[in-house]
Amino acid sequence: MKKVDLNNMKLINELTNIQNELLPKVILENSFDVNEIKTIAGVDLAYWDVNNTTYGTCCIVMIDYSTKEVVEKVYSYGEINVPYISGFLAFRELPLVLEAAKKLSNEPDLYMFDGNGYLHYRHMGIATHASMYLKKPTIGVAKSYLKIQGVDSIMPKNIKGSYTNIVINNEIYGRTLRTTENVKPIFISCGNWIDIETSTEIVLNCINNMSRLPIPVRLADIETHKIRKQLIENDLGG
DNA sequence: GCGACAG
DNA sequence: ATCTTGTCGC
Repeated sequence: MKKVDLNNMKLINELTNIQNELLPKVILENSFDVNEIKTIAGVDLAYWDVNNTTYGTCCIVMIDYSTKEVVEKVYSYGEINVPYISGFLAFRELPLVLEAAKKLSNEPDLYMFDGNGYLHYRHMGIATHASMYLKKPTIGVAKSYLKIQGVDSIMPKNIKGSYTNIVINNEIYGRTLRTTENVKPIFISCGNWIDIETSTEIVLNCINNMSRLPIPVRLADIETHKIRKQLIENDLGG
């Protein structure tokens, strides 16, 4: 018989309830004019361990949507006490994300996350969950597929921009999107206050020849590694 | 014991 | 996520 951790079960139930209660606040329609988007911020985290304690740093890189130039970079760091559990990533990463976001001198028009949004067991991936606090439109960008209810992802054609919808229960949860030819696709989904067509368009407009990931997320990813190295060298976060 | 599993 | 160099393929 399988062991059951009652404390953990209780926690999971509480977190699941929180996610279910937030769902009614999700709106998959644009709350803005696409032509008015000036800046987009990419969000990512990196982790490391010191004496059995896990530390993390969250970096947010904001770019100018038209020129793709970096406008501002901020970061936060600290102890991580919530374990990674598939389906509950937001509870682990949001504290540092919100702390970093507060440091931005100007709010971006939209946030892109390294992880899912609506493409989630309860439509509450980190991109969607974060929007509740950031109060801005968000998009989820995942590098690997989170299988839901046994539904597999269908490989899109090997042409930049082609995609297949991830349909579950007659509803589009997200898209498997080919952003670069001959490179495996990414999995995008609405975060909040945006539709899937617009999400796809914006992600594709942020692809350059350097990565299959949209520029904001890629730059945030690179930044987390840089900041982590700095923090470790300076004996901070330990 | 085995397979699943966003980051 | 993280540990890590070279190497197979186009």
